[in-house]
Amino acid sequence: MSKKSDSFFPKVYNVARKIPFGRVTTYGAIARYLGTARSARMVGWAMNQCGNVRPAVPAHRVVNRNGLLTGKHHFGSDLMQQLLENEGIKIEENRVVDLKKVLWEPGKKQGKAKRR
DNA sequence: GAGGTGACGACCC
DNA sequence: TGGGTCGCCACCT
Repeated sequence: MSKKSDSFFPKVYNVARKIPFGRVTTYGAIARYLGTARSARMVGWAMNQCGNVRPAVPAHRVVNRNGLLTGKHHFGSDLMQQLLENEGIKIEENRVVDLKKVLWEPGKKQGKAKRR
């Protein structure tokens, strides 16, 4: 696979799948981690295709910069909110409560890593 | 084949 | 300090 087929789509899925339980991330965080902060839109698109990708991506753990469950409408009903609450994340007004507390950024990881 | 849309974000004025 | 505009790349029509 030395091809250049390294589209950032699979990268987004890879990062999204690394989101730990009870934590959430933002489109911008993933996009920035990939080096394409301006392509945050594509991250959302990747989530849209997440249902078409396996293993399934916990897109319900991905919210926008405001902590708003923008993708909730795409999940269908309040499924996204229910899933987040199921993980211990409080949701109010379709927003993640204490987003900064549950916010998880790729690259930081939980323990420690080589990081760069 | 081409154009428009899209689950956002950053930059500019 | 806030509001407005552009950019990004892939998928759909």
